[in-house]
Amino acid sequence: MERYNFKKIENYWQNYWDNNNFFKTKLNKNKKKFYCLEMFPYPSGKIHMGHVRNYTIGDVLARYKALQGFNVLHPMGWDSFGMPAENAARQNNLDPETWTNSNITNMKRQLKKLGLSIDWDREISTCSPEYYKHQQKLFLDLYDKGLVYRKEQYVNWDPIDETVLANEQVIDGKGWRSGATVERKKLNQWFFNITNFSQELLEGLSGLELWPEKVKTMQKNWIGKSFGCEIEFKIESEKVNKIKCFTTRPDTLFGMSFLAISVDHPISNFYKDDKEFLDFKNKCSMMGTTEESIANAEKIGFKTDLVAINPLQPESKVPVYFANFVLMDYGFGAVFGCPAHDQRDLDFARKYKLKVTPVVTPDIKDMNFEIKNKAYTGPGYIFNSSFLDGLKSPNESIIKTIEYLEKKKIAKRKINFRLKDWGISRQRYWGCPIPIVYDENQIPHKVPLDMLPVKLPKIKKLQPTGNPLDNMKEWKEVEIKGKKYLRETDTLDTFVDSSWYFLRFCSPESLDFEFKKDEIDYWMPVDQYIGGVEHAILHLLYSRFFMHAISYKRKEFGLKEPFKGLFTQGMVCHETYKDSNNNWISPDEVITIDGEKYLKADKKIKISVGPSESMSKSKRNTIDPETIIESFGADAVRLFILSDSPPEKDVQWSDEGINSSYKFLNRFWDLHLKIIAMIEKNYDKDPDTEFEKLTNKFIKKVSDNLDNFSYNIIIANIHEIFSFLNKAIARKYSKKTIIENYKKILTIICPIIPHFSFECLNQIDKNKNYIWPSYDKKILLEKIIPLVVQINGKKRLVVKVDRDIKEENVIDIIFKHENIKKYLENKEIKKKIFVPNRLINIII
RNA sequence: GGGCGAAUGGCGGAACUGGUAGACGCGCACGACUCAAAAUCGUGUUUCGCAAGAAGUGAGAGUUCGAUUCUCUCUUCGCCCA
Repeated sequence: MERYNFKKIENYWQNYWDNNNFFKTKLNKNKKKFYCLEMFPYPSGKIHMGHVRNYTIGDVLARYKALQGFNVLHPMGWDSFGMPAENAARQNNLDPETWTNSNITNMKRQLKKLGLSIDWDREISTCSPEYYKHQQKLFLDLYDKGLVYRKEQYVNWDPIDETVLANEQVIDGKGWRSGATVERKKLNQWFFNITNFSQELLEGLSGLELWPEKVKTMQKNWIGKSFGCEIEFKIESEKVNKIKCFTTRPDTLFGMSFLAISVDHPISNFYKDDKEFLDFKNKCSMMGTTEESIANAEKIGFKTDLVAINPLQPESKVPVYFANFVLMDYGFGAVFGCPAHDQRDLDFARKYKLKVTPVVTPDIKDMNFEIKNKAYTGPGYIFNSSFLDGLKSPNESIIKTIEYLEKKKIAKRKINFRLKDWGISRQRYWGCPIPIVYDENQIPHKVPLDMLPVKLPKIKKLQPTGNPLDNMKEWKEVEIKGKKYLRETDTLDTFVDSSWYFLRFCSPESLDFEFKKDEIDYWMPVDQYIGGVEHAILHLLYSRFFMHAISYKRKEFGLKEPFKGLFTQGMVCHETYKDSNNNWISPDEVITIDGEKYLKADKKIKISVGPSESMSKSKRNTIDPETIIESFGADAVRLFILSDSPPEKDVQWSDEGINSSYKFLNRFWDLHLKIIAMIEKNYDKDPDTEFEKLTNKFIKKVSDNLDNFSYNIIIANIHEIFSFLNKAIARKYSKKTIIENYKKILTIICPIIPHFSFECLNQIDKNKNYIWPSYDKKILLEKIIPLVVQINGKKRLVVKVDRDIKEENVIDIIFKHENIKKYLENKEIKKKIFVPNRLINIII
C-alpha cells in the first residue's frame, strides 16, 4: 500500500492553488460577500506558533464560507513599520528596509507552506510608499477636519542615546540600552482628537453583537465615562484665588480635608524657583508615567502655602498639596481629598496627619461610624453633613448635592471621560513620515497633495543617538512653491498604519481608496476579525476611531464600525525547561527517557520541568513552526493546533499531540485507499441508510460547530466519523452510497486539512468545484430513541422506544422490567414526570 | 481595591434552551503481530467495591421531580483596570 506522502501532496496542491489563482477574489454583486480577516503580522523574521494558530483559525472559516458559496475576501499583509527593524538595523548594520523586506519574503514563504487560502494579489505592506501615501492623505484629511492638533507632552527621554523611549523601553527608570536614568521631557507632538468621539465610541459598542463581551467591557472601562461635576474652590492666597476640580463624589464634600493638585498644574509656575518643590517634582517624575506605577507608588505630597475653602462650609479651611497621585490630564489636574471614602486620600491623610471625617455610614442607625485603615467606598447614608444628612448614597446623594451646588452657582454638572487624545508622534526613523512642513516662524503647513508621498529617505547607517530624520539636513530642508520650509521629522505611531489597512485590502491596486467606493461598499465591514486579545483596547479602539474620523463631515462614507464580528484566540503555550544552573533550555535540546527529561547533548544532565507558559524567546520555550511542518506536514499542524483546546483559550503544544495528529492522517490515508479499492469493486448491496444517517449527523454537527468556533469539537467529530468509516469498510455498501457520502465527508474536512482532503476528493471527483453539503433533517430523526428511566431522580434503566411514544405506553413497557419492578414493589407512586423523547422520572 | 471569567478523571477537554456526566484525544494497562524493539491493530481505563451497589463536576447552602448548567456565600487561579 502506498504510504501517505504529505510532502508530495501538500506541495502539489499548494502549487495547484497558486497556479490556478484559486483564491483570487473579485467584486461580484450577485454573490454574498464574506470578509474574513486575521490581524496582520509584524515581519519579525520567522512565523511563530501564535501566527500558525491565528491564521489556521481564519483559514478554516474562510474556506468554510467559500464552500458555502460566499464570495470570500481573505487577504494578508504586513505591519512593517516599527522599532524592531530599527534595532535590528543598528545591530546588524543594515538598513531597516532591507531587513524588513527580506523578513517579509521569508515569512510569506513560510505562510504559504501552511496552505492558507489567501488572495496574495492583495498583499500590502505598510512600509511601502504605495501604502503610506494614502495614510498621509488621510492624515491631511483629518487635519482639515480639525481632528489633528499639536501640543506639548512629556516623553521618556534617554539623555545618553538622545532619544525618546517607549514605556516598555524604560526598565526600572533606566534606558534599556544606555542604562541612563530616564528623564521626563516636554516635546511638541501631534495628536488625534479621539476624545471628540468618546461618546460615539462608547455607544457604538452596544451595536457590536458579534464581539466578545469581555472586549466590549474593556473598551468601555478604557473610555471610562463618569458623571459628576466641576467645583471651583476659593483659595486664600495672593497667587491664585480659585482652583477647579472634577469630582464624581460631590456628596462627600463635608469630609474634605485637603486639596491635591498635579505637579504639572499651572499653579506650579509659582514654585518654579522653590528648590524643595523642584526636588519633589523630580521625585515624582522618577516614578514613571503610567497610571499603574503612580497608583502603586507611595502617596506623597508637597504642602503649599495655599488654603482652600470648602464651599459648603466656608469656616472649614484645608491645606493645598501638590500630590504625586493626581494627573494633569484627567479632569483639571486637581481633586479634593476625602480620606474617609477614598483609599488614596486616606493613605495620604494618614501620612500627613490630616483629619478623617466619615460622611457616609453603611448603617443609618450607626452615627458613630469610624474609619480605621480602610476607606469606606460602599453604599450607605450621608451623615456629618448638615443639610445632606440622611440622603441615600451614592445615587440620591450625588444628584441632590449637584442640584444644590448648581443652584448656589458653586458647581456645574459634567461628564468626564478617562480616554485621552491619541499621541501619534514618534521620534523614530522607521515609520510613516508626517506630511507637514514648518515655515521660519515654526508655523506648520500641509505638504501639498501632489507632493505626496513624503518618502522616507534611504539611510545607509543609523546613528546610535538622536532622531535620524532630524539629523538629515538635505531631507529636512524642502522648497515648496519657491518658499523654504523644514519638514516634520517625527513619524507616525505604527498603530496608525494598522487602523485602516482593512480598507486598503478592498482595493489595494487603486491609486486612491476613496475612488473605489464601490469596493468598500461591497466588502466592508469585516465580517469576522480574528486576533489576539492583547489588542482588545488600543488597536481595535483606534480602528473604530478611524472609521468615525473618516466618515466625520463626509456623507458618502457612512461606515462607522469596521469589524462586525470579532474573535480573540488564546495563546500557544509550552512547558518550560531549566537545567540545574537555572538556565532556560529549549525543547529541542531536551530528550525524554523513561518519563524523565534530560539534556540531549549530555544525557547525564537532568532537566527540571516548569509550568506551561505562553511561548516566548526569553523563556526559550518556543517551537519553530517550519521545522514542525517539515517533519509532520501542514495538515498535521493545522489539525493539532485546533484539536486540543477551544480556540479562545490557551492551547498547550506537545510532542504527543502533534504526533497523534500525524498518525491520525496516516491512518485516514490507509482508510482512504481501502475505500477507493471498495468503490472499484462495486458491490451491489442494497443501500444502507446507516451510512447516510451518520453522514447527515456529521454535516449538522460540523456546520454547527464551525458557526460557533468550536473547532476543537470538530476534530472529535472527525475522529468519530473516521471510526465509523473504518468499521464500515467491512460492510460492502453500494458504490453509490459510498461515493455520495464519502465525498460529503471529505468536503467537510476540507477547511481543516485542505491538502489531504483535496487529494482524496480529487481521486473520486476531478471537477474541484466542491460545495458544502446540506443535511436532511428528516434523516436525522431516529425512529427508535433511548429513553432514560429514573426512580427518585436516579437513573435505573435506559429503554429503547419509538420516537414520540406516549407516557402510558412507556409505563407499560418499563413496569415489565425486573430492574424497575424491584424498586416499585410495595411502593406507592407519588408522581410521574414524563419528558417526551427524553426521560421518565418516577417518584415513590 | 474594582470589573470580567474560569474551576469536570492521571492530563487536554465534551455535555443542546436544567433531563443518561466524562464525548474525542493524550497517557497508562493488558493482549495480538515480532527473535526483539518501534510502528500498527484489538480490549480496557472517574473513584471505592469481588459483586450487587454507592459516591462523584473547587467547598458549603438554596430552588427543582431532577443542577456541571440557575441563585447566594466562600476558596483558588487567570485576564483587564486602578
